[in-house]
Amino acid sequence: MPWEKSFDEEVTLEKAMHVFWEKGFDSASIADLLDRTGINRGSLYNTFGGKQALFVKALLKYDQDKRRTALAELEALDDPQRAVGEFFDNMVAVTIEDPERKGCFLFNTVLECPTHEPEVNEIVANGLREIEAFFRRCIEVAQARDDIPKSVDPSAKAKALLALALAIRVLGRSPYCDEGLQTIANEAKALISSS
Amino acid sequence: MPWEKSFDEEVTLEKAMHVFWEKGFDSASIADLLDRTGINRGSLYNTFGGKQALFVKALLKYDQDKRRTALAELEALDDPQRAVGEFFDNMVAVTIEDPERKGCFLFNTVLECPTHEPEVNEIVANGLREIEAFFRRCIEVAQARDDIPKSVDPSAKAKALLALALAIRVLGRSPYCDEGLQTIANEAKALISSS
DNA sequence: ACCTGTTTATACCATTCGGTATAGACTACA
DNA sequence: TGTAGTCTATACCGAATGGTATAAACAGGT
Repeated sequence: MPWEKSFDEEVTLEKAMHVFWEKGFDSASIADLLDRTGINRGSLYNTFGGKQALFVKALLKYDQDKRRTALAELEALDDPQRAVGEFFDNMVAVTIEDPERKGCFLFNTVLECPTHEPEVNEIVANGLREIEAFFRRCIEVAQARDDIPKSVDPSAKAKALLALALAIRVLGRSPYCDEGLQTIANEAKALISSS
Repeated sequence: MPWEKSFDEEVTLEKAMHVFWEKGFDSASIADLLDRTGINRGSLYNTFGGKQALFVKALLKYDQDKRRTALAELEALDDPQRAVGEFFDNMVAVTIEDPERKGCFLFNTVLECPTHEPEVNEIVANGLREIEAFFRRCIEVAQARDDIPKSVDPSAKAKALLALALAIRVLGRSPYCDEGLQTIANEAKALISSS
C-alpha cells in the first residue's frame, strides 16, 4: 500500500447517506454528494462505484445502523409493551427534534420504489418485513404473558402498527402539527393495550 | 379570437397531473410533460406558465377532482360507519388496481414538502386537514346516533385513520403485499367500531 | 534513487435540464 | 384582401446532469 486514503470511508458514507436521506435519490446530485462529503469526484467513483451503487450502500448502512440497532435495543428490554411504547415515543421525538425534517430514510424510499432497481426494492421490502415482524413478536410475547388478550390477531395488529409508524415519519416531513404525531403514537400504543 | 386552441386545456392539465402523480415534481421533466400531453413547448409555457405553476395547477385539480369529490360522495351517504368503511375499501381497491402504482398524488406530495414552495405546502396541509375533519365528523355523527361509544375521542381517532389511509397509499407503491393493505384497512374500520 | 501503485485534482464528455426567442402557420374580422 | 392576433414548431440558451480520462502528487518497497 503506497498511500493511505485521506478520508474515512465509513464517515464519508455516512455523510452521503444524509444527503440521500434528505433529498432522495433523484434530487440528490453528484455535486451535492461531493460538497457534503468533501471528497473528490474521482474518489467517489473509485471507492463507491457511482451514484446508484453509493445509494445502495447508504441505504444498507442506514438499515444496519439505525433500524436494526434500534429494534435490537428495544427487543433486549424483554418487555413488549414498553418496547412498542418506546418505539413510538422515540419515533415522535426524533421526528420533531430533527430540524431538517428528513423523516426515515427507509420509509422515504418506500415512496420511490417504483423508480428504483429491484435491489433497492428488496432492501425496502426486507426492512418493512422486519419491522412488522418485530411488532408481531412483541404482541405474541405479551400474549404468552397474558398482558394482551388472545383475541388480538398479532399479524394484523403488527401491520397496523407498521402503518402508523410509517405515517408518523411521513407526516413529520410536512406541515402537519407536531402534537398530532404524538396523538397518532398514543393511538398506536392503545392499539395493543386495551383491545 | 383569430384562432382557437388546438387542445383542451382541462384534458391537457389532467395528463400533466398524471405525470407529476407518477414521478413527483423533480423527477418529472418538461420533456415528459410534452410527450404525455402532446402539446407544444411554447403552448405549455403560454398556457400554464412553467413547470412549477403547472404542478400547482395539477395538484389543485387532483385535490378538487379526486379528494373533494370522493369525500363529498361518502358524506352524502349519511351513514358514517359505512362511509369510513367504503373510504378504506375503495382506497385499497384503487391502490391495487392501478398498474402504475401511483399511489395518491396528495400523499405522495406530503413527502416532497420540504423541497416545495409554501404554496404547495399550503395545499397539502389543507388536504390533510380536510381528510382528518371528514373522519372526525363521521365519528361525531355516529356518536350522536349512539353507534360509537362516547368514550372514543373523535379528534384522536380521526388522526389515526388519516395515518392509516396515508400508509396504505404509500405502502401500495412498494413491494408490500396487497393482502396486507386490506388488513390495514380492516384494522382502520375496527378502530371505530368496537372500541 | 527509482520504480510501483494508489489517491488526488482537474479538465472534459455528451446529454439533459428548465426556459426563452423567433419565425412561420393559421383563422377571424375589417 | 389585407391585417391583426394567436397559435405552433423549432432553434437556441446557459446551466447542471452523471460519468470518464488524464496527469500530477504522494508514500512505500527494493
